[in-house]
Amino acid sequence: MTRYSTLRRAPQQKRGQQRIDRILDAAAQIFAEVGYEAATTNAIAARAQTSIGSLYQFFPNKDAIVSALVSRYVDQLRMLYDSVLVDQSEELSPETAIGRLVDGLIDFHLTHAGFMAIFASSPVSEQAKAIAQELDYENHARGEQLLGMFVPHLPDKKRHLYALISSHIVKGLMPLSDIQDEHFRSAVATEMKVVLLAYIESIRQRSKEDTTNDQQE
Amino acid sequence: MTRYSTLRRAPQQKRGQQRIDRILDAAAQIFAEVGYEAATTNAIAARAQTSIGSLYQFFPNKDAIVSALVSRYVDQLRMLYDSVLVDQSEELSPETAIGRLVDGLIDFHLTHAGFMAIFASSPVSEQAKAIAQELDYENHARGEQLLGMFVPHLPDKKRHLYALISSHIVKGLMPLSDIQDEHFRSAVATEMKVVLLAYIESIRQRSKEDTTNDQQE
DNA sequence: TCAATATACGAGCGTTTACTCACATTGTCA
DNA sequence: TGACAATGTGAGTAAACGCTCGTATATTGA
Repeated sequence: MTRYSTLRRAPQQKRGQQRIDRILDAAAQIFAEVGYEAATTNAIAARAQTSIGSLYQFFPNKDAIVSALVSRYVDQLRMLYDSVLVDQSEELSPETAIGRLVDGLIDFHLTHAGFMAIFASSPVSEQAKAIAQELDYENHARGEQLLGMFVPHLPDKKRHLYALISSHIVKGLMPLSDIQDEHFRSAVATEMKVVLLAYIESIRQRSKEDTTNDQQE
Repeated sequence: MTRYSTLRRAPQQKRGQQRIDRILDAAAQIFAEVGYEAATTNAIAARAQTSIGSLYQFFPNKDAIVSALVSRYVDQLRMLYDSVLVDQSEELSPETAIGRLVDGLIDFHLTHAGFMAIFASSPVSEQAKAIAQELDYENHARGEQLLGMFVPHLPDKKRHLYALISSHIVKGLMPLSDIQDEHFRSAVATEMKVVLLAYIESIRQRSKEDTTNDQQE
Protein backbone atom coordinates (compact mmCIF):
# COMPACT_ATOMS: atom_id res chain seq x y z
CA MET A 1 0.00 0.00 0.00
CA THR A 2 2.50 2.51 -1.17
CA ARG A 3 1.18 6.00 -0.66
CA TYR A 4 1.27 8.20 -3.71
CA SER A 5 0.72 11.29 -1.62
CA THR A 6 3.20 13.02 -3.84
CA LEU A 7 1.39 12.34 -7.09
CA ARG A 8 -0.04 15.22 -9.05
CA ARG A 9 -3.05 13.14 -9.99
CA ALA A 10 -4.08 9.65 -8.97
CA PRO A 11 -4.40 7.33 -11.97
CA GLN A 12 -8.00 6.47 -12.86
CA GLN A 13 -7.46 3.90 -15.52
CA LYS A 14 -5.38 0.76 -15.70
CA ARG A 15 -2.92 2.13 -18.22
CA GLY A 16 -2.26 5.11 -15.93
CA GLN A 17 -1.23 2.81 -13.11
CA GLN A 18 0.90 0.72 -15.42
CA ARG A 19 2.65 3.79 -16.72
CA ILE A 20 3.41 4.93 -13.20
CA ASP A 21 4.86 1.54 -12.39
CA ARG A 22 7.01 1.55 -15.51
CA ILE A 23 8.26 5.02 -14.71
CA LEU A 24 9.22 4.00 -11.19
CA ASP A 25 11.03 0.89 -12.40
CA ALA A 26 12.91 2.90 -14.97
CA ALA A 27 13.76 5.54 -12.39
CA ALA A 28 15.15 2.94 -10.00
CA GLN A 29 17.40 1.62 -12.74
CA ILE A 30 18.67 4.99 -13.82
CA PHE A 31 19.23 6.33 -10.33
CA ALA A 32 21.23 3.19 -9.64
CA GLU A 33 23.29 3.66 -12.76
CA VAL A 34 24.19 7.33 -12.59
CA GLY A 35 22.99 8.75 -9.30
CA TYR A 36 20.20 11.18 -8.52
CA GLU A 37 21.50 14.41 -9.96
CA ALA A 38 22.80 12.93 -13.18
CA ALA A 39 19.55 11.08 -13.82
CA THR A 40 17.53 13.26 -16.18
CA THR A 41 13.77 13.11 -16.23
CA ASN A 42 13.95 12.75 -20.00
CA ALA A 43 16.13 9.66 -19.63
CA ILE A 44 13.72 8.17 -17.13
CA ALA A 45 10.79 8.74 -19.45
CA ALA A 46 12.70 7.24 -22.37
CA ARG A 47 13.65 4.16 -20.36
CA ALA A 48 10.04 3.75 -19.36
CA GLN A 49 9.10 3.95 -23.03
CA THR A 50 6.92 6.96 -22.50
CA SER A 51 7.12 10.70 -23.10
CA ILE A 52 8.34 13.39 -20.80
CA GLY A 53 4.85 14.87 -20.85
CA SER A 54 3.32 11.69 -19.52
CA LEU A 55 5.83 11.57 -16.73
CA TYR A 56 4.88 15.03 -15.57
CA GLN A 57 1.23 14.13 -15.89
CA PHE A 58 1.55 12.12 -12.70
CA PHE A 59 4.69 13.32 -10.97
CA PRO A 60 4.86 17.02 -10.17
CA ASN A 61 8.65 17.00 -10.21
CA LYS A 62 11.79 14.89 -10.00
CA ASP A 63 11.63 14.76 -6.22
CA ALA A 64 8.27 13.10 -6.25
CA ILE A 65 9.72 10.21 -8.21
CA VAL A 66 12.37 9.46 -5.62
CA SER A 67 9.89 9.91 -2.83
CA ALA A 68 7.52 7.39 -4.35
CA LEU A 69 10.39 4.97 -4.83
CA VAL A 70 11.64 5.22 -1.29
CA SER A 71 8.12 4.93 -0.02
CA ARG A 72 7.86 1.67 -1.88
CA TYR A 73 11.01 0.36 -0.25
CA VAL A 74 10.08 1.42 3.25
CA ASP A 75 6.89 -0.59 2.93
CA GLN A 76 8.79 -3.66 1.77
CA LEU A 77 11.25 -3.30 4.61
CA ARG A 78 8.42 -3.13 7.10
CA MET A 79 7.00 -6.36 5.73
CA LEU A 80 10.38 -7.99 5.99
CA TYR A 81 10.68 -7.13 9.65
CA ASP A 82 7.20 -8.37 10.35
CA SER A 83 7.79 -11.68 8.63
CA VAL A 84 11.00 -12.22 10.52
CA LEU A 85 9.94 -11.09 13.94
CA VAL A 86 6.23 -11.20 14.44
CA ASP A 87 4.81 -14.30 12.86
CA GLN A 88 7.09 -16.52 14.88
CA SER A 89 5.44 -18.51 17.59
CA GLU A 90 6.89 -17.43 20.89
CA GLU A 91 10.40 -16.81 22.15
CA LEU A 92 13.23 -16.35 19.70
CA SER A 93 16.82 -16.88 20.68
CA PRO A 94 19.14 -14.02 19.73
CA GLU A 95 20.98 -16.39 17.41
CA THR A 96 18.00 -17.33 15.29
CA ALA A 97 16.46 -13.86 15.32
CA ILE A 98 19.68 -12.13 14.27
CA GLY A 99 20.36 -14.89 11.79
CA ARG A 100 17.03 -14.48 10.05
CA LEU A 101 17.18 -10.72 10.18
CA VAL A 102 20.63 -10.46 8.65
CA ASP A 103 19.79 -12.92 5.88
CA GLY A 104 16.59 -11.06 5.16
CA LEU A 105 18.24 -7.66 5.07
CA ILE A 106 21.03 -8.79 2.81
CA ASP A 107 18.52 -10.30 0.47
CA PHE A 108 16.55 -7.08 0.51
CA HIS A 109 19.56 -4.98 -0.34
CA LEU A 110 20.57 -7.36 -3.05
CA THR A 111 17.21 -7.11 -4.72
CA HIS A 112 17.33 -3.34 -4.80
CA ALA A 113 21.08 -3.31 -5.18
CA GLY A 114 22.17 -0.22 -7.00
CA PHE A 115 19.47 2.10 -5.88
CA MET A 116 20.06 1.54 -2.19
CA ALA A 117 23.78 2.10 -2.59
CA ILE A 118 23.25 5.40 -4.31
CA PHE A 119 20.43 6.59 -2.20
CA ALA A 120 21.38 5.51 1.31
CA SER A 121 23.44 8.58 2.00
CA SER A 122 23.62 10.88 -0.95
CA PRO A 123 22.34 14.42 -0.65
CA VAL A 124 19.01 14.11 -2.39
CA SER A 125 16.16 16.52 -1.85
CA GLU A 126 14.60 17.48 1.46
CA GLN A 127 11.38 15.69 0.61
CA ALA A 128 13.17 12.45 -0.19
CA LYS A 129 15.49 12.82 2.77
CA ALA A 130 12.53 12.93 5.11
CA ILE A 131 11.11 9.72 3.70
CA ALA A 132 14.52 8.08 3.81
CA GLN A 133 14.69 8.80 7.49
CA GLU A 134 11.64 6.62 7.86
CA LEU A 135 13.86 3.82 6.65
CA ASP A 136 16.46 4.56 9.30
CA TYR A 137 13.76 4.96 11.87
CA GLU A 138 12.23 1.63 10.96
CA ASN A 139 15.57 -0.11 11.42
CA HIS A 140 16.16 1.62 14.69
CA ALA A 141 12.73 0.93 16.11
CA ARG A 142 12.94 -2.74 15.24
CA GLY A 143 16.36 -2.89 16.79
CA GLU A 144 14.95 -1.52 20.00
CA GLN A 145 12.16 -4.06 19.88
CA LEU A 146 14.61 -6.92 19.55
CA LEU A 147 16.89 -5.59 22.26
CA GLY A 148 13.94 -5.37 24.58
CA MET A 149 13.36 -9.05 24.06
CA PHE A 150 16.96 -10.14 24.59
CA VAL A 151 18.01 -7.83 27.38
CA PRO A 152 15.08 -6.95 29.63
CA HIS A 153 15.25 -4.18 32.22
CA LEU A 154 17.41 -1.94 30.06
CA PRO A 155 16.84 1.77 30.74
CA ASP A 156 15.16 3.46 27.77
CA LYS A 157 18.09 5.70 27.06
CA LYS A 158 20.53 2.83 26.85
CA ARG A 159 18.24 0.70 24.75
CA HIS A 160 17.91 3.64 22.41
CA LEU A 161 21.65 4.09 22.11
CA TYR A 162 22.41 0.41 21.66
CA ALA A 163 19.79 0.06 18.96
CA LEU A 164 21.18 3.09 17.17
CA ILE A 165 24.63 1.58 17.22
CA SER A 166 23.38 -1.77 15.98
CA SER A 167 21.42 -0.32 13.10
CA HIS A 168 24.40 1.73 12.01
CA ILE A 169 26.65 -1.29 12.13
CA VAL A 170 24.31 -3.04 9.77
CA LYS A 171 24.09 0.04 7.57
CA GLY A 172 27.85 0.22 7.40
CA LEU A 173 28.27 -3.45 6.51
CA MET A 174 25.49 -3.68 3.96
CA PRO A 175 27.43 -2.24 1.03
CA LEU A 176 29.85 -5.15 1.36
CA SER A 177 27.16 -7.61 0.49
CA ASP A 178 26.12 -5.77 -2.65
CA ILE A 179 29.14 -6.13 -4.80
CA GLN A 180 31.03 -9.32 -4.42
CA ASP A 181 30.46 -12.95 -5.27
CA GLU A 182 28.16 -15.41 -3.57
CA HIS A 183 30.87 -16.95 -1.42
CA PHE A 184 32.14 -13.63 -0.16
CA ARG A 185 28.62 -12.50 0.55
CA SER A 186 27.88 -15.44 2.82
CA ALA A 187 31.14 -14.80 4.66
CA VAL A 188 30.04 -11.20 5.23
CA ALA A 189 26.67 -12.43 6.46
CA THR A 190 28.38 -14.66 8.98
CA GLU A 191 30.57 -11.84 10.24
CA MET A 192 27.61 -9.51 10.50
CA LYS A 193 25.86 -12.01 12.74
CA VAL A 194 28.99 -12.53 14.80
CA VAL A 195 29.43 -8.82 15.33
CA LEU A 196 25.84 -8.21 16.36
CA LEU A 197 25.72 -11.19 18.68
CA ALA A 198 29.02 -10.27 20.28
CA TYR A 199 27.73 -6.76 20.80
CA ILE A 200 24.50 -8.00 22.35
CA GLU A 201 26.48 -10.25 24.63
CA SER A 202 28.56 -7.31 25.80
CA ILE A 203 25.39 -5.34 26.43
CA ARG A 204 24.06 -8.17 28.55
CA GLN A 205 27.29 -8.37 30.46
CA ARG A 206 27.38 -4.67 31.22
CA SER A 207 23.71 -4.63 32.13
CA LYS A 208 24.34 -7.37 34.67
CA GLU A 209 27.25 -5.47 36.19
CA ASP A 210 25.15 -2.34 36.49
CA THR A 211 22.41 -3.99 38.49
CA THR A 212 25.00 -5.68 40.72
CA ASN A 213 26.58 -2.34 41.45
CA ASP A 214 23.20 -0.82 42.18
CA GLN A 215 22.51 -3.43 44.77
CA GLN A 216 25.85 -2.84 46.48
CA GLU A 217 25.21 0.87 46.98
CA MET B 1 52.67 16.76 0.73
CA THR B 2 49.35 16.87 -0.98
CA ARG B 3 49.77 16.11 -4.67
CA TYR B 4 48.29 18.65 -7.03
CA SER B 5 48.53 16.26 -9.92
CA THR B 6 45.19 17.57 -11.05
CA LEU B 7 46.18 21.20 -11.23
CA ARG B 8 46.20 22.95 -14.54
CA ARG B 9 49.29 24.89 -13.56
CA ALA B 10 51.47 24.69 -10.48
CA PRO B 11 51.59 28.00 -8.64
CA GLN B 12 54.91 29.82 -9.00
CA GLN B 13 54.37 32.64 -6.59
CA LYS B 14 53.26 32.81 -3.01
CA ARG B 15 49.95 34.48 -3.79
CA GLY B 16 49.16 31.66 -6.21
CA GLN B 17 49.57 29.08 -3.49
CA GLN B 18 47.55 31.15 -1.04
CA ARG B 19 44.73 31.50 -3.54
CA ILE B 20 44.66 27.76 -4.09
CA ASP B 21 44.45 27.21 -0.36
CA ARG B 22 41.64 29.72 0.02
CA ILE B 23 39.74 28.10 -2.83
CA LEU B 24 40.06 24.66 -1.27
CA ASP B 25 38.92 25.91 2.11
CA ALA B 26 35.93 27.62 0.55
CA ALA B 27 35.11 24.52 -1.47
CA ALA B 28 35.18 22.33 1.63
CA GLN B 29 32.73 24.66 3.32
CA ILE B 30 30.34 24.85 0.41
CA PHE B 31 30.40 21.15 -0.38
CA ALA B 32 29.60 20.53 3.26
CA GLU B 33 26.72 22.97 3.17
CA VAL B 34 24.96 22.00 -0.03
CA GLY B 35 26.60 18.87 -1.44
CA TYR B 36 28.72 18.39 -4.51
CA GLU B 37 26.24 18.93 -7.32
CA ALA B 38 24.57 21.97 -5.84
CA ALA B 39 27.87 23.64 -5.11
CA THR B 40 28.54 26.03 -7.99
CA THR B 41 32.04 26.97 -8.97
CA ASN B 42 30.99 30.59 -8.89
CA ALA B 43 29.88 30.25 -5.29
CA ILE B 44 33.18 28.65 -4.36
CA ALA B 45 35.13 31.46 -5.99
CA ALA B 46 32.99 34.06 -4.26
CA ARG B 47 33.47 32.43 -0.86
CA ALA B 48 37.20 32.36 -1.48
CA GLN B 49 37.02 36.08 -2.25
CA THR B 50 38.35 35.60 -5.73
CA SER B 51 37.03 35.54 -9.27
CA ILE B 52 35.80 32.59 -11.24
CA GLY B 53 38.60 33.21 -13.70
CA SER B 54 41.25 32.78 -11.04
CA LEU B 55 39.69 29.53 -9.95
CA TYR B 56 39.95 28.10 -13.43
CA GLN B 57 43.48 29.40 -13.71
CA PHE B 58 44.57 26.60 -11.44
CA PHE B 59 41.81 24.01 -11.47
CA PRO B 60 40.86 22.60 -14.86
CA ASN B 61 37.36 21.73 -13.69
CA LYS B 62 35.10 21.14 -10.73
CA ASP B 63 36.30 17.58 -10.29
CA ALA B 64 39.85 18.67 -9.75
CA ILE B 65 38.75 20.69 -6.74
CA VAL B 66 37.21 17.69 -5.01
CA SER B 67 40.13 15.53 -5.92
CA ALA B 68 42.58 17.96 -4.39
CA LEU B 69 40.44 18.17 -1.27
CA VAL B 70 40.18 14.45 -0.80
CA SER B 71 43.86 14.10 -1.45
CA ARG B 72 44.45 16.52 1.39
CA TYR B 73 42.33 14.45 3.73
CA VAL B 74 43.91 11.15 2.81
CA ASP B 75 47.27 12.58 3.75
CA GLN B 76 45.97 13.80 7.09
CA LEU B 77 44.41 10.42 7.77
CA ARG B 78 47.68 8.73 7.03
CA MET B 79 49.42 10.96 9.55
CA LEU B 80 46.76 10.18 12.12
CA TYR B 81 47.32 6.46 11.78
CA ASP B 82 51.06 6.88 12.01
CA SER B 83 50.86 8.97 15.14
CA VAL B 84 48.56 6.47 16.81
CA LEU B 85 50.26 3.28 15.81
CA VAL B 86 53.85 3.74 14.87
CA ASP B 87 55.49 6.16 17.24
CA GLN B 88 54.51 4.11 20.25
CA SER B 89 57.31 2.28 21.95
CA GLU B 90 56.61 -1.44 21.67
CA GLU B 91 53.59 -3.61 22.26
CA LEU B 92 50.16 -2.03 22.37
CA SER B 93 47.24 -3.75 24.02
CA PRO B 94 44.12 -3.94 21.87
CA GLU B 95 42.35 -1.77 24.42
CA THR B 96 44.72 1.16 24.21
CA ALA B 97 45.26 0.87 20.47
CA ILE B 98 41.58 0.75 19.65
CA GLY B 99 40.93 3.44 22.23
CA ARG B 100 43.40 5.85 20.67
CA LEU B 101 42.35 5.00 17.16
CA VAL B 102 38.66 5.57 17.75
CA ASP B 103 39.25 8.85 19.55
CA GLY B 104 41.54 10.00 16.78
CA LEU B 105 39.15 9.07 14.01
CA ILE B 106 36.20 10.73 15.68
CA ASP B 107 38.24 13.85 16.15
CA PHE B 108 39.27 13.72 12.51
CA HIS B 109 35.72 13.41 11.31
CA LEU B 110 34.60 16.16 13.59
CA THR B 111 37.20 18.55 12.22
CA HIS B 112 36.12 17.91 8.66
CA ALA B 113 32.56 17.33 9.70
CA GLY B 114 30.24 18.29 6.89
CA PHE B 115 32.48 17.48 4.02
CA MET B 116 33.07 13.92 5.09
CA ALA B 117 29.41 13.31 5.59
CA ILE B 118 28.58 14.53 2.13
CA PHE B 119 31.46 12.97 0.39
CA ALA B 120 31.83 9.57 2.03
CA SER B 121 29.30 7.91 -0.21
CA SER B 122 27.69 10.29 -2.62
CA PRO B 123 28.04 9.71 -6.31
CA VAL B 124 30.73 12.23 -7.18
CA SER B 125 32.89 11.97 -10.28
CA GLU B 126 35.01 9.01 -11.32
CA GLN B 127 38.20 10.90 -10.65
CA ALA B 128 37.18 11.79 -7.12
CA LYS B 129 35.79 8.34 -6.50
CA ALA B 130 39.13 6.79 -7.25
CA ILE B 131 40.90 9.01 -4.77
CA ALA B 132 38.22 8.37 -2.18
CA GLN B 133 38.91 4.70 -2.43
CA GLU B 134 42.41 5.48 -1.24
CA LEU B 135 40.75 6.59 1.95
CA ASP B 136 38.92 3.29 2.31
CA TYR B 137 42.05 1.45 1.40
CA GLU B 138 44.05 3.29 4.02
CA ASN B 139 41.55 2.34 6.70
CA HIS B 140 41.50 -1.25 5.58
CA ALA B 141 45.26 -1.61 5.38
CA ARG B 142 45.74 -0.17 8.84
CA GLY B 143 43.06 -2.48 10.15
CA GLU B 144 44.95 -5.43 8.75
CA GLN B 145 48.13 -4.17 10.34
CA LEU B 146 46.47 -3.94 13.74
CA LEU B 147 44.81 -7.32 13.44
CA GLY B 148 48.15 -8.84 12.60
CA MET B 149 49.46 -7.52 15.91
CA PHE B 150 46.56 -8.72 18.01
CA VAL B 151 45.82 -12.07 16.42
CA PRO B 152 48.96 -13.64 14.98
CA HIS B 153 48.87 -16.64 12.68
CA LEU B 154 45.67 -15.53 10.94
CA PRO B 155 45.48 -16.71 7.32
CA ASP B 156 45.76 -13.76 4.94
CA LYS B 157 42.28 -14.21 3.58
CA LYS B 158 40.67 -14.12 6.99
CA ARG B 159 42.72 -11.17 8.12
CA HIS B 160 41.61 -9.38 4.99
CA LEU B 161 37.95 -10.11 5.61
CA TYR B 162 38.03 -9.21 9.28
CA ALA B 163 39.77 -5.92 8.56
CA LEU B 164 37.22 -5.12 5.90
CA ILE B 165 34.41 -5.75 8.34
CA SER B 166 36.05 -3.66 11.04
CA SER B 167 36.67 -0.69 8.80
CA HIS B 168 33.08 -0.74 7.59
CA ILE B 169 31.78 -0.89 11.12
CA VAL B 170 33.72 2.26 11.87
CA LYS B 171 32.51 3.85 8.64
CA GLY B 172 28.94 3.05 9.56
CA LEU B 173 29.21 4.44 13.07
CA MET B 174 31.11 7.61 12.21
CA PRO B 175 28.12 9.67 11.11
CA LEU B 176 26.69 9.26 14.60
CA SER B 177 29.56 11.21 16.08
CA ASP B 178 29.16 14.12 13.72
CA ILE B 179 25.85 15.47 14.69
CA GLN B 180 25.00 15.23 18.32
CA ASP B 181 26.18 16.83 21.53
CA GLU B 182 29.40 16.21 23.37
CA HIS B 183 27.89 13.77 25.84
CA PHE B 184 26.27 11.66 23.18
CA ARG B 185 29.44 11.66 21.17
CA SER B 186 31.51 10.21 23.97
CA ALA B 187 28.87 7.54 24.49
CA VAL B 188 29.14 6.62 20.83
CA ALA B 189 32.92 6.50 21.15
CA THR B 190 32.61 4.09 24.03
CA GLU B 191 30.26 1.84 22.10
CA MET B 192 32.48 1.91 19.07
CA LYS B 193 35.36 0.67 21.17
CA VAL B 194 33.20 -2.00 22.78
CA VAL B 195 32.02 -3.29 19.43
CA LEU B 196 35.48 -3.47 17.92
CA LEU B 197 37.02 -5.10 20.97
CA ALA B 198 34.21 -7.63 21.21
CA TYR B 199 34.69 -8.43 17.55
CA ILE B 200 38.41 -8.86 17.96
CA GLU B 201 37.81 -11.13 20.91
CA SER B 202 35.49 -13.30 18.84
CA ILE B 203 38.11 -13.46 16.11
CA ARG B 204 40.67 -14.62 18.64
CA GLN B 205 38.29 -17.23 19.95
CA ARG B 206 37.50 -18.63 16.55
CA SER B 207 41.13 -18.58 15.54
CA LYS B 208 41.98 -20.64 18.60
CA GLU B 209 39.25 -23.18 17.81
CA ASP B 210 40.53 -23.50 14.26
CA THR B 211 44.04 -24.41 15.31
CA THR B 212 42.73 -26.86 17.91
CA ASN B 213 40.65 -28.58 15.25
CA ASP B 214 43.61 -28.69 12.91
CA GLN B 215 45.65 -30.49 15.51
CA GLN B 216 42.91 -33.02 16.11
CA GLU B 217 42.74 -34.05 12.48
C1' DT C 1 -22.63 6.83 -31.13
C1' DC C 2 -21.27 10.84 -28.85
C1' DA C 3 -19.54 13.76 -25.49
C1' DA C 4 -16.75 14.08 -21.54
C1' DT C 5 -12.83 12.72 -19.22
C1' DA C 6 -8.35 10.61 -18.78
C1' DT C 7 -4.09 9.87 -20.74
C1' DA C 8 -0.26 10.60 -24.22
C1' DC C 9 2.88 13.32 -26.70
C1' DG C 10 7.24 16.16 -27.53
C1' DA C 11 8.92 20.71 -29.28
C1' DG C 12 10.57 24.30 -26.88
C1' DC C 13 10.97 27.84 -22.92
C1' DG C 14 13.46 29.64 -19.15
C1' DT C 15 16.96 29.01 -16.08
C1' DT C 16 21.06 27.36 -14.28
C1' DT C 17 25.91 26.44 -14.49
C1' DA C 18 30.56 24.95 -15.85
C1' DC C 19 33.88 27.10 -18.17
C1' DT C 20 36.37 30.63 -21.73
C1' DC C 21 38.67 34.61 -23.21
C1' DA C 22 40.30 39.17 -23.95
C1' DC C 23 42.16 42.25 -21.17
C1' DA C 24 44.05 44.36 -16.53
C1' DT C 25 47.16 44.08 -12.72
C1' DT C 26 51.05 42.48 -10.05
C1' DG C 27 55.52 40.27 -9.33
C1' DT C 28 60.36 39.13 -10.90
C1' DC C 29 64.79 39.87 -12.50
C1' DA C 30 68.21 41.91 -15.72
C1' DT D 1 63.36 50.94 -15.09
C1' DG D 2 61.62 48.05 -18.52
C1' DA D 3 60.07 43.72 -20.21
C1' DC D 4 58.34 39.39 -19.61
C1' DA D 5 55.91 36.09 -16.93
C1' DA D 6 52.54 35.04 -13.48
C1' DT D 7 48.28 35.97 -11.74
C1' DG D 8 43.64 38.32 -11.53
C1' DT D 9 39.07 39.64 -13.46
C1' DG D 10 34.05 38.97 -14.73
C1' DA D 11 30.95 39.50 -18.67
C1' DG D 12 29.66 36.27 -21.76
C1' DT D 13 28.92 31.51 -24.15
C1' DA D 14 27.19 27.08 -24.94
C1' DA D 15 25.07 23.22 -23.29
C1' DA D 16 22.13 20.74 -20.22
C1' DC D 17 17.98 20.04 -17.93
C1' DG D 18 13.55 20.49 -15.39
C1' DC D 19 9.26 21.36 -16.67
C1' DT D 20 5.04 23.57 -19.47
C1' DC D 21 1.55 23.69 -22.74
C1' DG D 22 -1.03 23.14 -26.86
C1' DT D 23 -2.61 19.40 -29.10
C1' DA D 24 -3.67 14.49 -30.26
C1' DT D 25 -5.51 9.94 -28.92
C1' DA D 26 -7.75 6.45 -25.96
C1' DT D 27 -11.34 5.07 -22.61
C1' DT D 28 -15.60 5.40 -20.26
C1' DG D 29 -20.44 5.83 -19.46
C1' DA D 30 -24.98 6.81 -21.14
